[in-house]
Amino acid sequence: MPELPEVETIARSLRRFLPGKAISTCSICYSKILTNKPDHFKKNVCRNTFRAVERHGKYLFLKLDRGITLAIHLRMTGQLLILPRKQGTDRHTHLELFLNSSPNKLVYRDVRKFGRITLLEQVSIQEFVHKLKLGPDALGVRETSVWPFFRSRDRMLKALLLDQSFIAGLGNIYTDEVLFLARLLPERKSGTVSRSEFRTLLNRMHEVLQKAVANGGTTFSDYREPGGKKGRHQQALLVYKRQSLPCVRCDRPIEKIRVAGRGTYFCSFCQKKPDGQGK
DNA sequence: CTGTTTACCTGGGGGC
DNA sequence: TGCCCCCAGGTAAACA
Repeated sequence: MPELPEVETIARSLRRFLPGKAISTCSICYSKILTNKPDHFKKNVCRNTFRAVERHGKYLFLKLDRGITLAIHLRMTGQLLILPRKQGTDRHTHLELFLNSSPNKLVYRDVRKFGRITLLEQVSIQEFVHKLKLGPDALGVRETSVWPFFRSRDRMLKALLLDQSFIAGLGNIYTDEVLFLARLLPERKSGTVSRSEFRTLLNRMHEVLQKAVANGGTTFSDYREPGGKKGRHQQALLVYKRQSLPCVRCDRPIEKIRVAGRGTYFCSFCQKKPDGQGK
């Protein structure tokens, strides 16, 4: 489940490798990952050249010449891999982009097939972000710009942090980590959160995301950076997937419940309700 | 407006 | 060993 830190790790890796490389041919094995018709995709991508790599939230943007941009969302199990061009494909490989005068190819692989690649023609990233109603990127967001949105509704914090139109980039793992670090219960309603608590929430969010990027992201099963390496942040997680293990702060067991339709890990002692009574 | 459920997919794990 | 069933979660869409 690539979230912001995993997508950022991929973006940094591709940024060092792709710019200046031209695509010679393209092989589409499973066309449902493309939101455009395969022929149209090929026509615009083949004999085009990568120029830049950008990211907003969990979206990755590969910019090419002729006003073409590939907007990629990896969803749960999507991978972008740099592989030797002659390496064979397995049943989860859906797209191969062969590069001119390079011993490598760029491959899209996705066990669950939930990921999507969209061809943008003369569409800026800002326009795309606006059309999808994505909020500001979680790494760069400032408290003053999202406080009005936060204040204007009353939803559970877990649901709000997962809502990409509020802030873009958090998924299930980092949402639980952020709420633990900010000592806020996942089920707490946003309307009961003070401005200073909110400021703390965003500060902890920035800290944990930066730390996770420094660790190359979190690998539980499928996530790999383009070179095939796993992330290392799974060993730094404080609550996610730590059900019944001792809380790092109070030693009481981490609990798991269902919030906003997601498995949610938290410490009912360290993460307090607004009245301070605990759970 | 809010929350919940379902669909999209596959592999992994538990139960038997 | 194998089969059945459920679970994992990002997002969109349908629903209460």
